[in-house]
Amino acid sequence: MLSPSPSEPQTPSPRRQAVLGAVLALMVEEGDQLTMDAVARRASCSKETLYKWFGDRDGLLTATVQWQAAQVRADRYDGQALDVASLRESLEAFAATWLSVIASETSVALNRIAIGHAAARKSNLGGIVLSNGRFAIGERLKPVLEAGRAAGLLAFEDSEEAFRTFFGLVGRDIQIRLLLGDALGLDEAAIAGEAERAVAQFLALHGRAPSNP
Amino acid sequence: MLSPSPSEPQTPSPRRQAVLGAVLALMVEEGDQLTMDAVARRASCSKETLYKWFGDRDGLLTATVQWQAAQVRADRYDGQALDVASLRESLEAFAATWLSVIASETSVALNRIAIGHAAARKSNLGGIVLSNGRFAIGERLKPVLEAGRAAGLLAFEDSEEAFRTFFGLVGRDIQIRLLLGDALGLDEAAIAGEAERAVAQFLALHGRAPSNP
DNA sequence: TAGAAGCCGAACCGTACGGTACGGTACGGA
DNA sequence: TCCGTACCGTACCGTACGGTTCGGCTTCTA
Repeated sequence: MLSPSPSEPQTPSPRRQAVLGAVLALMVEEGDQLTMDAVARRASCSKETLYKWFGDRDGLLTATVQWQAAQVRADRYDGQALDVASLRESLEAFAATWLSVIASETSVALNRIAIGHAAARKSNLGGIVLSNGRFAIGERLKPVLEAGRAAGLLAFEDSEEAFRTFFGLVGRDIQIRLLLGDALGLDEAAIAGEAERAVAQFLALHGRAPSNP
Repeated sequence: MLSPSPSEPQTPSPRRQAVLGAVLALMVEEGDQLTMDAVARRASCSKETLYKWFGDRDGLLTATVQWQAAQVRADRYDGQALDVASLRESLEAFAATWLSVIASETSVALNRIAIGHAAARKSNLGGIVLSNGRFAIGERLKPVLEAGRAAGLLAFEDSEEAFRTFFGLVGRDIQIRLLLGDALGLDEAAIAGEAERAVAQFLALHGRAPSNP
C-alpha cells in the first residue's frame, strides 16, 4: 500500500471547482502535457491565480485528482445481502459501476497521468489514485463479501484475497488495454454482460448456495 | 486491437543493441523524462549518431520497445497436455512467467512509457506493447487451452474469452498497482503461489477433470 | 469617494531539452 | 600516403513551458 487515504480537503469553492473541471477536461484531451497556460486559458483565469491557489503544477494536478476521486465514491451498497439473489445483484451492481468507472475517459486519463508521475517518482498521484480507486473499492466491497459469508452464502478465508479475485475477474485485461490506447468500445450492455459473467464466475469459486454445497 | 504485430526489424547491430540497452536502463531509472543527452552520455555515443540511426526521440523509444519486446517472447510451450497434471503444470509455468515479466522493472517502465505515449496520442508504443504483451501471450496460451479442451480436460466455448479469464485470475490487481507505484514485493515464491492459486481457480471454472465432471 | 483586496490578461524570465552543426579522430581501402 | 566514412564530443540554436511580475479592472467596505 502506498499512502493512507489522504486527508480530505473540504470541497473547493465553486470557482475552484470550475478550474479543476477545466484541468480534468484538458487531462482527457491532452494527457499529461497540459500546460499551465492552457489551463489558465480554458478556465479564464490568470496563471497568477493558479499559482496562488495551488502552489505549483503538481499541486494543481494533485488537487484535481483528489477532487475527481471524491466525486466517484458517492454511492454505497449496504451489504445486507440476505439471499443469494440479492447478493448476486449487489455484486453485479458493484462490478458494473466499477467497470464503467475504469472505462470512462476521465479515469483513463487520470490513471495515465498518475502512472506517469509514478514513473518520474514525482509527487504521489499514484498513491492517491490507488487509495481512491483500487483500495477504496476494496474497502467498500469487503463488507458485502463478509455479509455474504456470514449469511452462509460465500466461502473464503481472507476477504482481501477474495476481493482481489473478484477484481481480477471483473477487470481482466480491460484496464491495461484502455491505458495502452486500445479502443475496445465498452457500452452499457457490454458492461452489464461482463459484470454478470464475472459475478457468476466469482460465485462458482466462492459461492455456497444450494447449487454449490 | 490496435496494431497487427509490427513487421519485425531484424536484430540490430551489437553497437545499436548497446545503445538500446542504455535507453532501457534509463527508462527504468528515469521514466519517460530520459533525455537524448542522457542517452548519448550513457551509451558513449554522440547525439548526432542517435538521430542518424533512429530519426528522432520517438524513433529511439520505439526501437527500444520493439527490441525489448522481442527479448521477452523467447520460450514456447508446446501444449500437448495429455493429462490434467501436465496441463496444470503448463498453465502454472505460463502464469509464473507472465507474472515475473509484468513484475519486472523493465516491464513496468516500458508499460508506463507506452501509456504516457498513448495519452499524448503520439506514435504507437501502446499498440506495440500490447501486441507483444497481452496479445502475444494470448496467442501462445490459446493452443494450450485448446489442446486441453481437445483432451477433454477443459470446457469453454471461446478460447479468447477463456484466456481473458485466465489473464484476470493471474494478474488481478498486480499490474495496475505496480504501474501506479505500489511496491508490492513479489518474490519468486510469491509468484509461484499466485500462479498456483490462479490455475487452481481457472481449473475450477473451466476444468473437466474427474473431480469436476 | 477613497482605499484595499482579488483577480484577469499579458508580458517577461530562466531553463531544459529536442534537434543541428562542426571540429577532431580512428580506420579501411586505393 | 591520401581520401572517404563513421563516429565521438561539444557547442550551439530555437522553442516550449514553469513560474514571476505588473498594470489595470471590478467589487467590497467605510
